[in-house]
Amino acid sequence: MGKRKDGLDRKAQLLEAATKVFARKGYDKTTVVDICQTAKSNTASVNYYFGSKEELYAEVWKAAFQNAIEKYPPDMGLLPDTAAEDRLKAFIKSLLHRMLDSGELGYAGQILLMEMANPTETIDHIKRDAIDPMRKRMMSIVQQLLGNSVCEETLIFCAMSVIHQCMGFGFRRGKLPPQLRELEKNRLVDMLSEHITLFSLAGIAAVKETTVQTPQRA
Amino acid sequence: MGKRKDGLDRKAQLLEAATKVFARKGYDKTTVVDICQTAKSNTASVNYYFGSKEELYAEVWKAAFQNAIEKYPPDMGLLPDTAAEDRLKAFIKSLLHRMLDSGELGYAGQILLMEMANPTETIDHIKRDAIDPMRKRMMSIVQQLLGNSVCEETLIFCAMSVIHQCMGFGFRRGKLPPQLRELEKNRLVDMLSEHITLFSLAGIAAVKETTVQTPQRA
Amino acid sequence: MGKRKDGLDRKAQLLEAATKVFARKGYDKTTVVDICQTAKSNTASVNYYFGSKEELYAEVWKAAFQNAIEKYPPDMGLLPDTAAEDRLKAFIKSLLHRMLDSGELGYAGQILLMEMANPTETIDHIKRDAIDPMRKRMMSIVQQLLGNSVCEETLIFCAMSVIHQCMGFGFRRGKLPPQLRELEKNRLVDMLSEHITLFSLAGIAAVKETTVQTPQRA
Amino acid sequence: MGKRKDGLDRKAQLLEAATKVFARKGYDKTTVVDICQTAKSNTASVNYYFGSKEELYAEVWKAAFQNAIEKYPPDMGLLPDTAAEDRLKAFIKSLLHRMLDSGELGYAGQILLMEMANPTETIDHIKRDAIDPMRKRMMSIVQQLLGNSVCEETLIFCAMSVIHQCMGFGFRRGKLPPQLRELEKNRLVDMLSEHITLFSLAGIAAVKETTVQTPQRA
DNA sequence: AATGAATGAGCCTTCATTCAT
DNA sequence: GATGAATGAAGGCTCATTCAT
Repeated sequence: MGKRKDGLDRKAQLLEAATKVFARKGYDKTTVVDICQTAKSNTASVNYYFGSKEELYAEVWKAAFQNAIEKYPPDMGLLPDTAAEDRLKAFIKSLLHRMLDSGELGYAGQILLMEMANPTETIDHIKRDAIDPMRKRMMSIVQQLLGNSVCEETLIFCAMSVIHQCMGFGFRRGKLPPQLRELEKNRLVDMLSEHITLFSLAGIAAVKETTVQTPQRA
Repeated sequence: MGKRKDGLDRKAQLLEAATKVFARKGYDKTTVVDICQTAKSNTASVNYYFGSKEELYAEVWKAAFQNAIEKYPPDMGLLPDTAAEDRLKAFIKSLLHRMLDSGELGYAGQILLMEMANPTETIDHIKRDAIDPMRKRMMSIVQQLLGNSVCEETLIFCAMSVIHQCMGFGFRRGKLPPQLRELEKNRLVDMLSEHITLFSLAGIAAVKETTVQTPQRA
Repeated sequence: MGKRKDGLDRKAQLLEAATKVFARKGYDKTTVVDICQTAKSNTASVNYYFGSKEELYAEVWKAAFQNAIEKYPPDMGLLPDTAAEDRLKAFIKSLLHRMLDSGELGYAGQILLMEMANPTETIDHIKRDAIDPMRKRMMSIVQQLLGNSVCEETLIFCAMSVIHQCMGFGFRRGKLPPQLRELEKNRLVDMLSEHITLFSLAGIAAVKETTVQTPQRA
Repeated sequence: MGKRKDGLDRKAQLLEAATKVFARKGYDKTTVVDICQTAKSNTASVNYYFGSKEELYAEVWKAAFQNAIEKYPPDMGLLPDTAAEDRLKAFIKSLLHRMLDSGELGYAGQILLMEMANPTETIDHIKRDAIDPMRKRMMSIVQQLLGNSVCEETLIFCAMSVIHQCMGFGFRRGKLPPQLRELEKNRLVDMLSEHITLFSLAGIAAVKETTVQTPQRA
């Protein structure tokens, strides 16, 4: 893990440092010297390796997201023919893990949220690349649960109900009530995914029941 | 007193301009000259009327929130003894209205979200003043629906499930799928509140059923 | 002492406030709103009554100096035919009084010193008007003590030796050693004038003796 | 290291420029662009090299004083066992030199005076470091001349009489009477130190004689 | 290739002064 | 005459970026 002359390691070092600092301070409040100092590198290195602060940010975002996806794949390793209920739970769990993770290069959750509220135009496509597949997967799970007779809006609404429940907790880590805040992360994720799954399955079922009788909304 | 030659209240004008710009760009990317130009005022006016950029921001936040609350009170005018189901629906509707509103001085949703992801220390107390009552109200509604035998975590989880579903849509206005994006706001709020209420009542009921049998979680 | 509508009192009020603030903070660090607030007047009054901050400063200087001269005339009320030794002592005492005074409108000392080190071009002539007569008087006293046979340089040197001794203490009020700092002003002036007179009379005598034998210097 | 393409040390250049400008205009009236233009540098360089205007000022003060002390050491190279009279003269001469010097980085006198009348809190300790030793030295010389039987006030008074005589001329360089103003600096210092030494030795002797009979004052 | 030095553009803020009443 | 509101000019400072090596 020593610095190599070829500059490869140096770049990775910068990326790591940038991820940490961006996640903590947000894009604007982060300065490039801040990043460079954290990476124990020189002031010019951000521009040298990444072209600009903004491009570095895009890179960070991409890496952070990929990393999170790899670490916590949306299906949590389940086989594709698993029951929809289990796949939903796996999905919820993986999303929560990503949102609440804060280990080495695991700031995807924070950065994601930051971006949602305070979008940086440059990286729109990255977000799309990262989020669209996730939403599609979610929608296919929901579809399985709802059956084929529902319209697309219903699908979207249900998918969003689930996703938003998960993402909401990404914001509030640290602002959770004391008894939850102090829980170890894995325990917290377990509890939350238990709750959200239970809550959402019932919600989806209710929607299904209601919609079935009026298949054509719109 | 406080009126200009052209009959416009300069301070109010600045507040409006600031609200718009802050909501669009966030605190850091907004410059005071930006605000002043938008308000067709001079560069010194922000400091003259508000003391500093930061104080203006606090003022904006406060005003935006008050405005939103006044326009869409959390109980939507219901009597306190209304059935919990109806109060829940009213709550959801009012919150959605606030999140999706974007008219005159109605950027509360955007600003709120921006703050959640990219907190500005200065206005913490304002946020607390604004959000805590809302959460309490939500929790009392949920409590009525769940009954008294549930533990606090359960209460919190359910309350958050509801709130997060609503807030999630604040992010995504304009990024909604085309068929929803083009809906008139009131129509969209109606559909969403219908969905979230249905979904959540079922979710809460399921949680109640499950929890009743194991009243002590922890 | 009530405010009159004719504006006369208001002007005096401003002058007094300005004197106090200028003496405490110096020209640059003083702001006109500072002065106006101290005078319980409006922001525009300095410019209205005096034209500009700078002109007010000149006015302050003039008033302060006149005031000091009136309160502590250089001859301390002695008859012109008093012995030169006594006139010297009176001169020293009056100068010290002016330097160490800090009562109502009595900041002449502070302002004088401030000006000496940090000259404000505008008021040069005022200073000349105020100081030249003083120097002349001092020189006439010294001349009497030295006799007529000394050259002008000697005269000047001696006069300055006396004046500088007095003025030096204007700087250091408050930075004097503790045992002196706590003395009541009149007591301090008495001690200092005693010392400076004794010291200077001997000094002048020595100069006289030395010079007499070499009447033509350089 | 620290050299520019044109071979000049930018930091030293700024220090020199700042010294000159500060000495001429005082702290407040000096602007950093003024300094930077004088140093033919860019607007950001003051902050780059010194952190802030204030820190630059402290640096200037320190340098100016050290420089003056090195150039004109208080003992003018005399052996410590030299007669007190000669040491007094050397002290006076060195102090006068410093006050009247105005060559390369030799504005110590001006800056010193400016500080005395218009103190800048930041550099209090620097002043103390610079002035206290000087005062102590002066007092030890005076003590030798007065003998051991005098009280501390007497010591202080005499020391101040000497110091103030010297410093007084720092103010008035250029405002001296014509015949003195045009003298070459070394000649002027010679004349003044001759005078002040003569004057002060006599003054001190007189004080000694008077005090000896009333050793305990106050 | 890689870096420390240096910079210019721009930001927030202050304040003497002016203006409309 | 007198004032509160309003402003333009300028100041110190930050920081992403460029330059010379």
